[in-house]
Formats: sequence, C-alpha cells, structure tokens
Amino acid sequence: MSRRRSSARGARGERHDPLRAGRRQAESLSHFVFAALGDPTRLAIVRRLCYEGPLSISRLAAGGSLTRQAITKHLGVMERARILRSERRGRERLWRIEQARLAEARHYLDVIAKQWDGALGRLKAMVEG
Amino acid sequence: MSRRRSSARGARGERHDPLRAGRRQAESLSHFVFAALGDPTRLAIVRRLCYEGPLSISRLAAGGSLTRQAITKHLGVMERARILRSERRGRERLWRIEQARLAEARHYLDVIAKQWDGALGRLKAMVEG
DNA sequence: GCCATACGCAACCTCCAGGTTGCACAATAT
DNA sequence: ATATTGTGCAACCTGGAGGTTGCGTATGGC
Repeated sequence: MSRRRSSARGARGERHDPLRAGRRQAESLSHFVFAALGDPTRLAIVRRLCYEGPLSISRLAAGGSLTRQAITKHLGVMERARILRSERRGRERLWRIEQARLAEARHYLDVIAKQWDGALGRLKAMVEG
Repeated sequence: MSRRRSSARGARGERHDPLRAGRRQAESLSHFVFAALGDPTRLAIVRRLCYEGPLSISRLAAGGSLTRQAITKHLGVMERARILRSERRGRERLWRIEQARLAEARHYLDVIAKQWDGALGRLKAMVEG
C-alpha cells in the first residue's frame, strides 16, 4: 500500500495531495486492487486459488517457504482490497476469489487506455489544425 | 548478511519461491505493472498523462506537492515496468503511456477470471457427480 | 558569451510492508 | 479426556520504497 506522507514538518509547506489526487473514486476503486496484485506472493496466491479453487489458510501455506502467518497477512490485505472473500467452514477458513473485483480493475485499465487515445487524438488535431 | 542467521527457518533446503512461484512469465509480465499502478502517486501520473497527453518531468512536478526528483523516480519505476515510455525533445523529456502494456495487464486479469470460473466448475462437477 | 531552464546523479532519512516467533484458543479425531 | 489440527493475536525485526536536498551538466534563448 501507499507510503505515509512524509512527517508532519513537510519541508516545502504545502501538504497532502499527491499530484492533486483527483478522482478519489478511481483511486479507492483500483489503486488498492493493483497494490494488492503487485506483490509476487499475493499474485501467486491468487493464481493458486484460480487453479485449485477455494483453499484454506494452512493449505495455502503448506509446502511454500512462507509462514502461515505471512500468508494470513497477505490474505488480509487482499480481503481489504476485496479481491478475496473468506468463509468459515468448521474450524478452517476457505478463501475464494471475488471475481467481480478483478473485472472492475480490468475495466479501469480500459478506461485509461481509451482516455489516452482521446488525448493523442486531440493533440494531433491541434498540431495539424 | 541479511537473511536469517541462525533460526533454521528455511533449513529445508529450498530457498526462495513464494508459494512455488510458477508462471514466471505471468509474474514478470504483470506483477510489475500492478505494483507500479498500485502507488497512488503513480496512478495519478498515469491519469494525468491520459488526460493531458505527453508531458515533461517538470511539467508533471509543477504545482504538485512533490519534488521533481520524486516524480523522476516514479517515472523510472513505470518505465522499467514498461507502462511509460520517454522521448527526448530538445532539452526536455516527454513521457507517454505505453498503452499496449495496459492491455496486457487487462488481458491477464481476464485469464485469471476465466480460470477461476473453470476451477469452480470442476469443483461443482466433483461434488455433484 | 551568459543566464535560465530541464534534467541526471548520489547521499541521506524515515517509515511501513512483509516476514518471523511465540502463545492462546476453537474444533475435530481418537 | 487428550492430542491434533486450523486459526487468531501481538510483539518483534528489517530492507527497501518513497521522499528530500545539494550539486553538476546539457540545451535553448538573448
């Protein structure tokens, strides 16, 4: 996730707003998703869930080189980003993918790409016109 | 002298491999892209480039609360992830979006989603059959 | 030539994500 | 009842991401 804004005595005076943040909506929607997917371990987990279906924590941790706790933390992050969803099943907890969420992220990339095309189009028009 | 020194954690022999990494391809292709997009500042930059077209470093830094250097670093990260591409233009350097790269990431999410559906399908078949 | 602009490089600082360890607790198995 | 398995919780530790400052170097306009 994001780094905290540097200390309270931010040297240059102005505070907050990374590049005039804009579109909080888009941020809250996608930035967390991408951040979550940006970690190799997390991506691996997602991939495994995709191949093997819903799995429990210890199942995910078994075999790998990481502690169960480490896995648990990653699952937590992805749950908060709503990429995954958990469901208690007896004494274990099954994790599954929130597929719709991935679709959202996908769509966001679409929008970005389209806007980029638009920007280039306007630019070209200005130069030529 | 960084990793574990005595606690025989990874004494198992196999070093490395987060969740048996698998599909290095997919990782190298998308993990970096997602990581890059996961930072709010970076997402903001991408968004600006999308709206305003190609921009120079100092143009991007102007107005915002971050140093030019900070922006430069972010641009570097995204260049390495091949989300952006630069082009010298006189004494300045114009940055633009590598739109195809976003499409790749998008596609990757597609694949994941499809595989998930498949996994659920197989699971259901096993339970019912 | 001279000055301002647009960068690049490198050292340095801070903080938190990613990892570990240790222990307590709930749900099964036997 | 007891041992075992699957988790949850909390207190650590550490490297590197994200940021800053300072200075050196092209490039363009005058």
